[in-house]
Amino acid sequence: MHEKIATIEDVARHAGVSIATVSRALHKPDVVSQTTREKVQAAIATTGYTANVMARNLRLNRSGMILLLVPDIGNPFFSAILSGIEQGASKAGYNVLIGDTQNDPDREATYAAYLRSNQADAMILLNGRLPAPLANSPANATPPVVIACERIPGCGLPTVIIDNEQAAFEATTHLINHGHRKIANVAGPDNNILTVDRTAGYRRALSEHGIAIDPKLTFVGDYSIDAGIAAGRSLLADAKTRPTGLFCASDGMAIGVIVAAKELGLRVPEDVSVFGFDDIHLAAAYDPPLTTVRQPRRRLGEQAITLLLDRLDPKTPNKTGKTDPVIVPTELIIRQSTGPCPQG
Amino acid sequence: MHEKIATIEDVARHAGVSIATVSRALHKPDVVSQTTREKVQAAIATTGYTANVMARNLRLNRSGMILLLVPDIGNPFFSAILSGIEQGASKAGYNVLIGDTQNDPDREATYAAYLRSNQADAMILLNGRLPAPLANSPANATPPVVIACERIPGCGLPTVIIDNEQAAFEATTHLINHGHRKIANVAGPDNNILTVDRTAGYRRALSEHGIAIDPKLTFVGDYSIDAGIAAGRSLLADAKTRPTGLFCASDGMAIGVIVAAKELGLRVPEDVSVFGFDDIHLAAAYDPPLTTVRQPRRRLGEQAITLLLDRLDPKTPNKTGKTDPVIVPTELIIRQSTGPCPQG
DNA sequence: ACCTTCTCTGTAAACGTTTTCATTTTTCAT
DNA sequence: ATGAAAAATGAAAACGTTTACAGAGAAGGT
Repeated sequence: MHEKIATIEDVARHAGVSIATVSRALHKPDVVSQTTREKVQAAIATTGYTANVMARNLRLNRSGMILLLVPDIGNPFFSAILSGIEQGASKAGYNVLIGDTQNDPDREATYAAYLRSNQADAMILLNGRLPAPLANSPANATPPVVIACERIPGCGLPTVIIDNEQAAFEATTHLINHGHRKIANVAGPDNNILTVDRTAGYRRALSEHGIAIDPKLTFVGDYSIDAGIAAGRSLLADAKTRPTGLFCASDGMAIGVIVAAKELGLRVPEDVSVFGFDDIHLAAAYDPPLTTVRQPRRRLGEQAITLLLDRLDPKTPNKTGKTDPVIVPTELIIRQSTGPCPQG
Repeated sequence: MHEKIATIEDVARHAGVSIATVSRALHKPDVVSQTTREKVQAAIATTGYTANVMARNLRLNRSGMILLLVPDIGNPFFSAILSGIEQGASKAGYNVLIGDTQNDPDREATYAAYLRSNQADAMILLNGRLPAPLANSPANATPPVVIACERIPGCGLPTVIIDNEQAAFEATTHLINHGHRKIANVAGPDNNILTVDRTAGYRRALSEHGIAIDPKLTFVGDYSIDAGIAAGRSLLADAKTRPTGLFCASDGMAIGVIVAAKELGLRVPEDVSVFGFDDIHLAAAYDPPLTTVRQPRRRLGEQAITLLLDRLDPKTPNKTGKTDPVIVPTELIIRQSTGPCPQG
C-alpha cells in the first residue's frame, strides 16, 4: 500500500557510509566530517528519509508522550487547560496523549498503566483521583505525575491549583461588602474537593463578618445550568426566606439561577445578586454580564506542564521532598450580575 | 529511579519457558498448553509484567495512534467532536494524539510527518487545509486520512461534514416564512469554506423567494462575540435600513448581535429576529433563548472515526474510488430569539 | 515396531534505531 | 619521516517484542 519507506540503512547506502555515521550526522553533527555530513544530507534528501520514531524510542527507552488524564474531554471547561499544556509540551518536544477517563476507575487504571509500559513518559491528572496503580506505587520513587485542577489531599505529588477557598472567600466578602447578609451557597457535589474548598471560603467570609450560617441557604448542585435553575427555583421562590445574594460554584449554575430568577420576575442585580465562578467565555455577554471569579485555565495548564517538565528534566536534581502546591491566582471580575443589597 | 521494569524475558525465566512461549501465551492462548499457560500467567503476576508497547509496535510496524489535527484545541467548539473521536478510537484500541496546529502550516507539516515516521497510523483533520506533505503525496496511494468539520474541495479524501448550505437555507427560509424580507447575513471570514457554504444557502433561500440580495446586508465577521457586537451595531443602528432578521453563522455572533440590539434599545425577537448557528451549550439558557442550527458535533466526531477505522480495517477492501462526503444531519432548534416580522 | 500426524515448544531473525568500542585515517609536532 | 595524539568512521550489540521455522514428544493407525 504505502511505497516502501526509507530507513536509515537506505540513507547509509546512498551516502556510501555506515548507518552509525548517518545517525551521528543527524544527532551529533559536530563529530562527523564536513564532507560526509553533506553526503548524508544529500542522501536524506533523495531518499526522503524520516527516522522511525518508534525504533528510536525503543532504543532510548522513552516515548516522548505526556499522558493527559481528563474526566471528560467533551467538557469545554478543559479546553483552555489543554491548550496551555499542549503548547508547553510541544515546545519541549513532547506530544500530548489524551486519556478520556469518563470518571471510570478502570479506564484510569488502564491509562495509568501506559506509564509502566513505556507508552508515556509522564502524566498529568485533571481529575481529582489517583489511579489505582499509582496509589500502590512505592512511596520513595515518585512517579512523573503532576496533579492539576483538583488537589488530591495527602498524595504528595506536585500539584497546581487555584486557591478555591480564598477565591470563594473574596467573592462572598464582596457580596457582604455590598450589604448582603442573606447569602446562599449554590455548591457543587458534596464529595468534590473543589466544592469543599469553595464552601469553606464562603463560610469563612460569613464567619469573619459575624453572619450565622444558615444550612437552608445551601443548595447542592452539579455545576450544570439545570442545577442552577433548580437552585434558583428552590431558593428564590419564597419571598420571606429569599437570599439577596447567591454565591455559585460555577458560571453555569449562576446562569441557571438567573434564568430561574427571571422566571420568578426578579431582576438581577436589583432584586438579587448572583456571583459566578470560572469566567467562562460567554460570561461577559450574558444578560446581565456575570460577576464571577476568573479561573486562569490556560495558565493552570501552563503551570502544570512547566512543573512536569521540570520534574522530567534530568539536569534539575530529583526533588523527593514534598513540594507545596503551586497556586495560580484568581481574579474577581465584577460585572453587572451583582449590586448593592436591596433595602427592606 | 524506577525499579527495573520486568521484560518478557523475566517472565520467561520465572515460568521456565522461552520468551516465544510467553508471547504466544499472551496473544494466541489456544496454541499453548493449559499447564504452561498457567505457569506464564503466574509468572506475569509475580513479575508485574506489562508489555513494552514501543517494542511491540516497532515489531508490528504500527503505533496504535490516531493523530488529530485541530486548529485550536483551546476552542471549546472542538471538545464535543474530540469526545466522539476519542470514544470510537478508544473502543477500537487506538489512542488519540492531539496536534494543535494553531493554523500554522509549519506545524501542520510537522504533524503530518508523524504518519511517515510511524508515529501515527492515521490522521483526522479538523482544520480545512491539507498539510503540505499530504498534498504532494502520490495520487494512487490514499493516505489513511479523514477530513472532518470542513470539507476540502477536490481533495478526494473521505470527508464527514454537515450540510452547511442546506442548514443555512433552512434557517433563512424559516425567517422568510415568518414574514421577514430584510434579512442580514452575519458571516464568517470570506476564505472559510463554512462561510462560503452558509452564505450560499442564505442566498438560495432569498432567491427562491424572489428576494433581492442586498450586499449592504452582509457583514463579514470571525465567528466571535465581538464580531457579532460589531455586526449588530453596524447593521441595526439605522432604523431606515435596519434588517428585521439576521442569520448569523455562529451562536457567538448571534449573541453579540443580541447584545448590540439591546444596547440600541431593540427587543429580540419583537423588533428583530436573530438566528444562530451551532447550538452551543449556553444557547438555551441565553436571554432570549437562541434559535439556532444544531450541529451534532459529537456525532461528527463519531462519524469521522468510524470512517477512519473502516478505512484502516484490513478486512474491508481498500476502496480507492472517491467516496461521497458523509453528511451528518443538522436540526433547526427554534427558540425565542426569532419571531414574526414586526409590522410597519 | 514404525511411520504419520498433531501438539507443543524453542531458536533465531527481524523491526530501525543509538551508542560503545575498536579501528582506521588524519593531523601535527618532532 | 616518524610517532603520538586527534578526528572520523564502521562493526556490532542492544532496546523488547513477534513470528517463521524447525525440532521434540506424544498419540495413534498400520
